[in-house]
Amino acid sequence: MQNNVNGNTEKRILEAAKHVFLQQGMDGTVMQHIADEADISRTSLHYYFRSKEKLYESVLQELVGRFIGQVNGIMTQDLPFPEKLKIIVHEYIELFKSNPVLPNFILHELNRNPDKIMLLLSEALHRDFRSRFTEELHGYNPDVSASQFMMSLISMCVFPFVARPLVHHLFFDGRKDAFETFVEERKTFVFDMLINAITP
Amino acid sequence: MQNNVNGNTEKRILEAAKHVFLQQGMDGTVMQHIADEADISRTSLHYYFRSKEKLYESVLQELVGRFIGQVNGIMTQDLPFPEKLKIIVHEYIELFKSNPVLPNFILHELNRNPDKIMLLLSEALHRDFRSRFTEELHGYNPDVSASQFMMSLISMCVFPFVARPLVHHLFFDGRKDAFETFVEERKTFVFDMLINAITP
DNA sequence: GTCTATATCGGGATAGAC
DNA sequence: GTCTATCCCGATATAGAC
Repeated sequence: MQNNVNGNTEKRILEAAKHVFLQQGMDGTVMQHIADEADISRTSLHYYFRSKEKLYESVLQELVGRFIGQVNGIMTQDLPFPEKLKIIVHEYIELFKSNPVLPNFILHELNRNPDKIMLLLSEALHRDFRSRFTEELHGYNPDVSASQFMMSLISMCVFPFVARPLVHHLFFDGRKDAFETFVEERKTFVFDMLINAITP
Repeated sequence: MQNNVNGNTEKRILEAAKHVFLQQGMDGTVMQHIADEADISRTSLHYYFRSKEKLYESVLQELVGRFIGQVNGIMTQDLPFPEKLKIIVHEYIELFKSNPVLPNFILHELNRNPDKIMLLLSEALHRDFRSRFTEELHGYNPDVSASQFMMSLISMCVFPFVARPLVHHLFFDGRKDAFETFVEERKTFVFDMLINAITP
């Protein structure tokens, strides 16, 4: 690629890095791979981002930040509890549908370096979200454990994506489109389960 | 360590390797670390297992094999469906309680190399398990999607373990014992949700 | 800003002594 | 069987030319 007149090389690098890091993780990624993908020489990476670690940090910040942002957007809508629940499930699954490897990346990072991620999460997440959710849940049915309930919600939405190959092979023998319809049906299935769980 | 008279060095290496690989994954692991943990020189590893890859293979085989074995044992008991469900959930969670990092490891490997893992899974899993489970489920309630139901069962049991730091921080601010009781309560919570889902 | 050349380091693997 | 010494390679990182 010729000399960079417009200043978008940095952006291109970040895009490439995001892509590779998402797929390979920090340990599995080699800088050359990112360089190739950004159509740039390997050393030039170090011109823009002094080290691999620094580059990784940038990507991490952006990804987690964006993720948190979207989750917050979903969680803080003002509606009757069941409607809200429906939207949360729906939007959650949509989010993962359009960012297939993101949950895996965050999960991996969460275990590699829990404190760092949880710091990002805590800073970004609305302080009072949990108590508000708990309050609304208990307004609807006070006998349900909020943490168990939330955990179930998250689990059922996220896990099929982080274990996608399992779903593919176990249920559909690798048929491509089957996963799409499975995920689509999942929205109502999960919602129904949750409603059942809190309806006395 | 002195010369090995009894032949348990290999075993010790496997133990150490299992431990390190489980924590760090294939990419994150360095051979020196395993050598240290086995109290042996780094080069001796190569005497027993020609390469890192080979050593990893051995560990992987054993771990996944053992895992499959236990899951199979749980799944193939002969009981009325609801009782069976209760036992499956209970045993599943117990399995993860005593092997905290195992699910993470398998999940990671599943995404790193889906075909290899799924091959191991397919070989080991009873061919007719799914159809049998589906049959029994539909005997109890024919209107429930078997794949959605199974996915929910697995998700709710496994996910809290693979996202353990999230659970810790989000719900308990890192209190150590809280996770234990959470997991204990989870057995009945998940079971109740599943029963609710299939009771017309 | 981007390249080529090079330094440095770390980890996997092998040879050979004991 | 286990060690020490060494080889080799690949990846990060830097210096300096253009």
